[in-house]
Amino acid sequence: MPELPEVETVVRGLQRVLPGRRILDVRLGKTDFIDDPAALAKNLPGRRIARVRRHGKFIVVELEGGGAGAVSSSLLIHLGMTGQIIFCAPDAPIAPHTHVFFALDDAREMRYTDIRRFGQMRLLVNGAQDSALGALGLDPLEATETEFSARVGGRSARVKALLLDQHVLRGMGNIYTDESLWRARIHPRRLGATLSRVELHELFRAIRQALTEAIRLRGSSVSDYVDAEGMRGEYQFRHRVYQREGQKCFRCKTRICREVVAGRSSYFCPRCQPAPRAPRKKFRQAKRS
DNA sequence: CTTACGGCCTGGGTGC
DNA sequence: TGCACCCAGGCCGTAA
Repeated sequence: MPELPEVETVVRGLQRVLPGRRILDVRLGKTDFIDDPAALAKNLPGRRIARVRRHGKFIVVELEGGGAGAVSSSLLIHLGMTGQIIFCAPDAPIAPHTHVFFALDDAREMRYTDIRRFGQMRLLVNGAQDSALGALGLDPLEATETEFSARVGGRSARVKALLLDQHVLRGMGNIYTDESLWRARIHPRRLGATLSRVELHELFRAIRQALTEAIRLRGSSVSDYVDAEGMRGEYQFRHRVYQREGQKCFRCKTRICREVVAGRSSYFCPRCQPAPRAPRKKFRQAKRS
């Protein structure tokens, strides 16, 4: 499941091949995950790709303008859980769940496959950029510690929910949230506002370290994630808690626990990451005395 | 406004 | 062999 490090890895791969290429043709399969399929087919053919960048978990393919040279529109791609971008010859066999084909002027085809179709594709024209991407929060690798502490420490929601909230920080998903909280020794059910200055500092550092290390290892391939070159990542071998329920904590040997927090499976060490004092009243009372 | 939660989308994996 | 069920990430509606 592509989160910031995986998307960053894919984008770096795309940056090596896409800038300067012209899109000759677009063919569509299933389009229920595309905002306006007709707009893609109508506007993309003939356009040249200026550059590729990442915005949170979005891949932004910026297209050259109609002639003025200014970037006027962008193709936004979100990989969801199972989205993949692959390059191949136009006559190469079509992998199952391939839904978009971009014919390029280097005699290759860029294809988008997505088993679950939880991904998203959208063409942003002119000023639309800001409204669509502007609502997202800070990039965890660009934010300062002060900004981060204000965003997370000033909220009363669970820290797990805050880190997953793309309007707070853009790019974190379940894996890197859990890995960061373990590194910082913070329980996922802790509330943002109860975190001490030191804890916020540790969490900020932990997030940066986890993401940076994961990018260096080209992301985590937990299911079928591969980058734009078809390579698997290697950060899954460095996971300390994610999907390690019942296995020993790398720090203290305590068994890793799994609990649903903020609607997501959350993995943590019950000893390194002590639970907050007063758990939710509801659950307290629900427990038979 | 903020937060919590359930439901929805889809299909591969699991377990009976 | 089949099949019900769970789960994943993001988003949206609803309720407190």
